[in-house]
This record gives sequence, structure tokens and C-alpha cells, in this order.
Amino acid sequence: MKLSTKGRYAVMAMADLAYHCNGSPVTLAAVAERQEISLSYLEQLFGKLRRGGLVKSVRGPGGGYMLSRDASLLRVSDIILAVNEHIKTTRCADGGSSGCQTDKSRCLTHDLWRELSNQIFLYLSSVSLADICEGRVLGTSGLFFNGGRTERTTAAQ
Amino acid sequence: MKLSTKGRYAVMAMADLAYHCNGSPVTLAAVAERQEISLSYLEQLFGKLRRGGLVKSVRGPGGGYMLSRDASLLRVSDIILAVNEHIKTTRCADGGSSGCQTDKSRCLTHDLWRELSNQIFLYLSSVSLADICEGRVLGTSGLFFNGGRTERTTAAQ
DNA sequence: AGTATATCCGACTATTTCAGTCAAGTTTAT
DNA sequence: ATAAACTTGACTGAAATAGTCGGATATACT
Repeated sequence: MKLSTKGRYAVMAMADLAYHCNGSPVTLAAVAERQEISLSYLEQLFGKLRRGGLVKSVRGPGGGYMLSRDASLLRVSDIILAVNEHIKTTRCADGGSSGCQTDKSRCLTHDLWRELSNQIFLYLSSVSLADICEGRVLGTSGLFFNGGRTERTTAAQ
Repeated sequence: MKLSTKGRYAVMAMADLAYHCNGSPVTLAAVAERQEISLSYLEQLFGKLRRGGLVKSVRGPGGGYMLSRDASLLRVSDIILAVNEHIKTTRCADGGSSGCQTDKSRCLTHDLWRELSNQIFLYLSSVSLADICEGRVLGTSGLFFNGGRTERTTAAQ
């Protein structure tokens, strides 16, 4: 799970889409202006989002992009995975335990990284676009990942 | 909190140090060979680690590096912060809520990103070098996901 | 003193990714 | 037909990453 501004732009744009959606498509030009992201760059990102099945496009005049499903069903992790072609976090073959047997201390950190990556993924999976739109991201002072938050919210729209 | 191979190398090297330390300094050459990281690159990283107060150096023959304190007191987050000069995650001024008031939807993702960064930091703060050396990485003692989601992965026990 | 061993330091290079641009297309409502 | 919008691919500058290189400095041991 890679975290960069690319993924953040994608999430920002998707949140904008969810926020300003009222049944009709939203043009990228509008998103670009509101979020202050270059239109051409957005086109690039939305190409990936569309191919990833996260948005639907409507071509021609009056067209634009729409979420492919309800905002409560679109997780942040989906968005980031769609725009960032996945990277391998560890050098030695992933779960295969193929190499890395030579020295015991060499792969000590691999468990850590895999677990961290897992943590991040779980967190981003627990947040939906609807959560973002409704500011339901912070909170839970100190205890995070209280399960089932996304499911409970059902997109008050 | 930036996550790249740079930080991972640093953690690997520090874990190696903790693992092979028996009172006397460990040379970077030994670490480089065991962890298969270039010596010159390690020197670069350990310069930062030393300036960050995480390791002590002993120059001259028989010299090398030692942990500055017990492995249980060195957190992974310390290491990563030491080698990665910190970056700002959001474009608009950080906690200041200075800009970003223009459009409501624009900063919607900022809370998310700040929270995510916080999550990552908390996780990496909860893991010490000693934890890594003893394989106590998975199943982080309930600091996360205490709701029974990733329950007791039985790594150590 | 001299030397081997090690850390220290700064500049340098190559590769990749990021962020954005440009120039063409295709589809479709009017 | 025309214009609005998406679609695609190639291209670019800037930055970060990952790694290299050559030397300088400190110190233990002859």
C-alpha cells in the first residue's frame, strides 16, 4: 500500500465526486477547479479509476463521471489501489519464504513490514467515501478501528 | 510518516545491530554483508542515526556502532523519523487550518490523511527493536484491533 | 611513528516516481 | 454539423530515491 499525493489526489477527487453528485455526471473540469488539481492529471487518474470499476463515465455533452456505486460502498483502499499499481514491500519473495533462510536476522523486519502494510490497508478499508463526505473520519479518541463503522453509516443521502 | 525502502533498510540494519550486539561495537561492513545493503549507503544512514542519537559510534580499529540504549527502548518510529527528514502530508498548512476554508469538500480528505499518518505512527511506535529481534511483531498486544478482528496471531506465544 | 581499521563527510550519478502537459482522437446531445 | 465532453498515448521537468566515490579523520596496535 503506497501512500503519496497521487493517491490523495484520487481520494480528494472521488470525495468531490461523491460530495457534488446529485444524480447527474460531474465533469472533471469542475472537480479540477474545486480541488485545484490539473485537469490533465485528473484525466490520467480517472482513466485508472474507470478501468478499476470505481467510476462510470458518460461521454458527450452533459457527460462526466459518476461513482459506480454508493459512496458508502467505495472504500479508500479501493481508490488507492486503483491508481497506484501495487508495489512489493519486501525485497525477498513475498510470502513464499523462498529466499531469506540464509540469515535469521535478515528477514526479521519482513514480518513487521507485512504487518504494517496490513494495518494500513485495514484502516483505509474501514473508511468509505461516505465517511469522508460526512466528516466521519476522526473521533474515537484513542481507540481506532472500532469495527463495523462503515457498514453502519449507510450513506445518509 | 514516510515509508520507503530507506526506512526499511535503516530498521533492518538496526535490528541487525541489536541482534548481533554483545557488548562490543558492530562494524557496518558486517551489517552490510549480512543484510546485503551497500556499505556506503549504510554509512549515509548511520550518519543520520548517530546524529539522531539512536546509535553510538566507536572509531578506529575494533570500532563500529552500538545501540545508544536498550533495544526495548528503541522504537521503529524513532528509526524511520531519524532517516527520513519529515515531510508534510497535506498541501494546505498543516494543523493551522489556515487555508482550505474556501471549499468545504476540498479539505475533506485532510482529516483522513492526518488520521492515517497518526495510525501508522502509533503502530510503529508500539514496536521496539527488541520486539523485532524476538519475533514479537504480529499480534501487537491489542493496541490495535482490540475488537477481536486480528486477534492473537500467536507469534510469540 | 606508522599503519591498518574503522567511522565520517560531501559531492556525485543513475533510476524511478510524481505531477503535469500536449496533441490528438472518440462519443454523443443538440 | 458542431461542440461538449470523455479517451488515449506520448512526452516533459522536477523531485526523491538508491547508491557510488573519494577522501578526511580518529584510534588501536604494533
